[in-house]
Amino acid sequence: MARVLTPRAEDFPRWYQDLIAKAELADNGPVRGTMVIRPTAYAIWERMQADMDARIKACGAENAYFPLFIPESYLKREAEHVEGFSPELAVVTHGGGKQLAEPVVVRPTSETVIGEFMAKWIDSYRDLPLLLNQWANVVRWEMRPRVFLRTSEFLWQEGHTAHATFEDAKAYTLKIHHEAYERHMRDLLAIPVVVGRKTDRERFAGATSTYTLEAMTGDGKALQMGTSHELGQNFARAFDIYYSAQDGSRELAWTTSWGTSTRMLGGLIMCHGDDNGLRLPPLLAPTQVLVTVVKDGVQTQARALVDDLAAAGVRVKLDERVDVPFGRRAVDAELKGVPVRVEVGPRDIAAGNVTLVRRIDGSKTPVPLGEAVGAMTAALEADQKALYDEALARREAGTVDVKTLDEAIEAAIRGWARVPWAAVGVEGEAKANEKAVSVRCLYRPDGSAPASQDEPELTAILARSY
RNA sequence: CGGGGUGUGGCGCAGUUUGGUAGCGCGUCCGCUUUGGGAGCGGAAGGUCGUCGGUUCAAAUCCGGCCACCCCGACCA
Repeated sequence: MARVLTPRAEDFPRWYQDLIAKAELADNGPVRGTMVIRPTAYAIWERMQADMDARIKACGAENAYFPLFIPESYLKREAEHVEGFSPELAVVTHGGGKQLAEPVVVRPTSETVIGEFMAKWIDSYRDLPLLLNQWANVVRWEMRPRVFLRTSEFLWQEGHTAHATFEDAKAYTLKIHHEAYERHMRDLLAIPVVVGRKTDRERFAGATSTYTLEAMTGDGKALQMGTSHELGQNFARAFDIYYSAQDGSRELAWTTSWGTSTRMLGGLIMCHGDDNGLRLPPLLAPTQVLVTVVKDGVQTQARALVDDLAAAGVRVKLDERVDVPFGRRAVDAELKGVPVRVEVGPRDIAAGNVTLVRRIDGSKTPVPLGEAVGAMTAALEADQKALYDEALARREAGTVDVKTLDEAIEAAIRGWARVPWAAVGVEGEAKANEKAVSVRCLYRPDGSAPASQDEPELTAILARSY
């Protein structure tokens, strides 16, 4: 078999780029750091969006849309926020052929504009909680772009909420984090994530607490798949988000924000991809089953199978391009990660069979025509779980328990290090950073996210990251 | 910002040392034969060699300026 991609073990970043090109997922845009998301990848993103959108709505948030352009002065109202984002802002200085009186920034995130409108819309405790979400593009000028993982412009959802109390804000942040994000990643993307708290050093600019979901990539690095933030009263204070409490007092609201982006596409590739291409979890895959007509003469049977699968609720497509060499079609389907392929050829039909080919392990199984639909749906269900189990096993195998900072830094060359946070600390974190290793997150003995990095008995995950 | 490197058809590259008017692989298009794991043969299209200037009878090649991109470091998440 011809080599289609650079093997992962030989050069992982090269493999990633090869895969994106060969599977027709994306192209680089004309401006450095920008990307074109091609139909194959966009279809996956649309399915991610649909699932995430439903989960967010189930948590009570409503969709809205805020402007792309933000007055520069808004950013400056929250000191830490502007300091964090200044280096990566795209600023528009001219419009309509004239220099603008006040430059506008292209949103890097929307806490500020949304804060302005929250202040306008919130009068009373009866207006709380205010739960908003928007699907949008954002721009953060990047020095080291990588398609999907880190681009100057990307697509995401950003949720912004306001609450009457700290407890409410915190509870909602964690609700989104677990019920929307973690379940989306686990149940749809089949990616196991470690949930925890970011250290103060890694915290979002302007937040009081940042929570993260970290996935392990195929080369043992860490990838932040999503984050949620408690913003305390920082933005409420900066934007005058006050409400009248039940007792008549005037109180500052507590706000949160949370986001997941097209970076998840990169995570998906790096987590599930193999040397033959992408492997899509069946629940996520835009096409779950591809029926391949091997040779002329069996189209009728193939089309009947397609109809049966569609009737059974399977997202199915038919490939009857018998003028294209079989191997090319098989390789294309593999590159794009179609979970199940069915080969329908004269030999199969003569034997009363079709051949079921599973992307997850490449296995080929003859299946009697009459049992085909059941066999496919069973394979789809099994492979969704198998993909998750495989990713979890790989992550555990790639994670080492250590006791000291030096051991952790050493272990992070190959994978993740699980180490007592007490053995690292703020100084150790700085030292690790010098070696390109970062503290990915902190969690308690019971796995929950701590309220502060100063809690005792916390575990830290140290790794290199994308 | 510091150090190093590279700019040649869509993509990947050779050619530059020693100037002589551009080539290979992949891809694309046409034809025939193929088609159960990226097919074979034949034919074709496609490049002001990053850019500006200089030297020369003649510049992808030599000289100078500029630009872009890549890698390492710094910075950032």
